[in-house]
Amino acid sequence: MNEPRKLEVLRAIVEDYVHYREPVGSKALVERHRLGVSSATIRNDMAALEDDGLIVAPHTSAGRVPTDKGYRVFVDQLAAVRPLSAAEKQAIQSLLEGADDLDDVLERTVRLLSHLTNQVAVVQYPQLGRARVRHVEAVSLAPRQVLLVLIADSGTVEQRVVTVGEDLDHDRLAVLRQSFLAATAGKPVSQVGANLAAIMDSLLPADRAVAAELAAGLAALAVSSREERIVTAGTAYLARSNSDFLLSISPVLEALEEQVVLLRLLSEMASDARGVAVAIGHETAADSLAETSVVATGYGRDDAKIGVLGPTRMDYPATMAAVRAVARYLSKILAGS
Amino acid sequence: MNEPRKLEVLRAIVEDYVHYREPVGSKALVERHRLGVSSATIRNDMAALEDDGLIVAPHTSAGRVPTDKGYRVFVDQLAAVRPLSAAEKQAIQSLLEGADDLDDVLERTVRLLSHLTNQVAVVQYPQLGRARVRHVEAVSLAPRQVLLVLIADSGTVEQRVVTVGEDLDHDRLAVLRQSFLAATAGKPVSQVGANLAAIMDSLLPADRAVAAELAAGLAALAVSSREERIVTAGTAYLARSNSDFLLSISPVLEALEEQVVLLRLLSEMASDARGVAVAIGHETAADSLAETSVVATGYGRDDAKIGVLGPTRMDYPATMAAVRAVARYLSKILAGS
DNA sequence: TCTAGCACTTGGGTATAGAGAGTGCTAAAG
DNA sequence: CTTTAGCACTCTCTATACCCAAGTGCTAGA
Repeated sequence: MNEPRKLEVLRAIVEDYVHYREPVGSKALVERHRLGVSSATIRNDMAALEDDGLIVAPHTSAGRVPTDKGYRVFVDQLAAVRPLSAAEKQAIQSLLEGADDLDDVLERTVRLLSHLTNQVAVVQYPQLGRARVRHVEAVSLAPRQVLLVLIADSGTVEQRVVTVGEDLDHDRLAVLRQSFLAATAGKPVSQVGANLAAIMDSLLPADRAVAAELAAGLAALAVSSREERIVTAGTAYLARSNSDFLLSISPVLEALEEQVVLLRLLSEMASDARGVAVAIGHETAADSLAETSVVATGYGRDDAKIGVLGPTRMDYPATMAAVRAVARYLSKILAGS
Repeated sequence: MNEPRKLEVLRAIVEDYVHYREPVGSKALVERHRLGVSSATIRNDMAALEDDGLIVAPHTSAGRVPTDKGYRVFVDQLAAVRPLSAAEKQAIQSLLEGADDLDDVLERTVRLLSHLTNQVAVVQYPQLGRARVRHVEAVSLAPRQVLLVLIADSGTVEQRVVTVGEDLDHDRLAVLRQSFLAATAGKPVSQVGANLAAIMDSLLPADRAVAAELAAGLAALAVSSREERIVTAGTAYLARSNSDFLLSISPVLEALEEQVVLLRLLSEMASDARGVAVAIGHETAADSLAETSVVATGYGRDDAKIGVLGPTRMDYPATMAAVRAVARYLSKILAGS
């Protein structure tokens, strides 16, 4: 058995299936690719590929379709990441310029990636973990309510309202705020809790109870909410690919909304040598995503993830290229601001 | 022609069509409802209703289906808003308690409404317009970059990074911040721009140029971004109702993502005497929403909108009840915090 | 090891017929 | 004038049969 040709056949099957969206047979294969052998030979190779579990036939007399494992081999051994066209690079650059806010940057980025790939794009908020505290604000909203704001040098702004156990006038709050700021400013966000705990003893005894409540709120801000959040765009593409494919999109939409499953998956994905990570079909380890693949990579200092989600039958080389390129531009923008 | 009975027939058609999801004929109608007349009589009434444009027959030998106009008459004249069950009220109350953040409240609310109605729920961020400024913060991020934060008493926090034309050290910024705060605190958010413009003359001449830049940024915050934003939940329900109905959900998903169309629609909808507004099918004046209806109402002081989006064939009485009830609880929660 | 040929399987498309549902119309009854 | 019963007609939907095209696996020979 000719091993290199066998893999070449697999590549041809994957490419044709992605392109024509229907099972591909031995005859069509020799017509569309210069394989230099007859269809009968291809049939032998295909039988071998099927034995290996890389392709399957939906029914006896249809062509073959790649399995998850088949896509995996394709992605690992056969796919060359296709460089982006100049027009695409231009589009990336022009769309990402002129964004101010972090929210705005991520919003534009995810839309861009979605349009570039014609698929659902997702981006995870940069994690606060490695960022440093730029500012801490505590604003009195009502006698017992305080709005806490934590601003990191990564540009993220976290806020939360906490209710405290005793009345707190403006002056007392200002004193506490100053102490908190001194204790945390310039230090890693991840250590906000520890740093605040360390200064408790230096406060007026009368203030310690309420200070502890506020400190707890700030510490919670440092680990919570937005870092565990995903922005999505292009869900409409799901419905479109669905029209010519039997993928029930309802569970996928649920997964996108719930975010929990997706966050776990993204955090588990590790980029390979080419700088992108791919989870194919069941590899996502989520029932709702059993028929979809995720192509993702990290960006920025914190290695937050950005990626694309689509049917397993997707154009992996192009998608991987787009994800990688967008992630690079995004990192550049964030570093520059 | 018996007018009251004609309307009764319309009601029966709408209810049966919503329930059984297929065109309803004269025979089925007399079997399922105690109309007291024969099917032939119903047929006459149905012919009249069709002349009025309230129902149509998909083909010669199928039952009738309500038109947008038919639903309109049903909603206006025939639908009694059904009170919620005790269990539902309980669910509302328990789910909305324990929320702290405004973001959190809206997030929970929209999920709740979606589950309650089995449809897509949308909620608009409370508008800053009528709110008052609680706090203004300006934080130096880099020599020429300033993070502006505007906190309203409605609980919303707006932030933006602006780049200014000259270096600005901490002390200069602190002075400006203090001036801005004094000029705007406690006054309506809508007048931030005017109030800041008024104090420009009182600043040091050297500071005026950069102050104007910051003031412009703050003024922009007061009118922009989040107030024009919608949070959605339950998009997966769209795909489900789609499975047994021919509604292309792709444009709808697009509209939900774009938000622009939806925001315009929501702002144009005015609640009727029963406290809810309904836009049916083409009444939405958006091609992408031609096959969907929106049931919405205002909440809170600012009359921001909350509502539900689903196929025109929806259970209007139940949906209207759920929207109204959730909006009331939401208003209560926001007023209390 | 590759190729050619062939029998076999099977899904999809088309034509046909029949059942079922529903309508509109007419004529008679209230 | 309204309601009812009856009936012919239309149309969709389903089932059936059938054939065709695509594709396979296998065997024998180059």
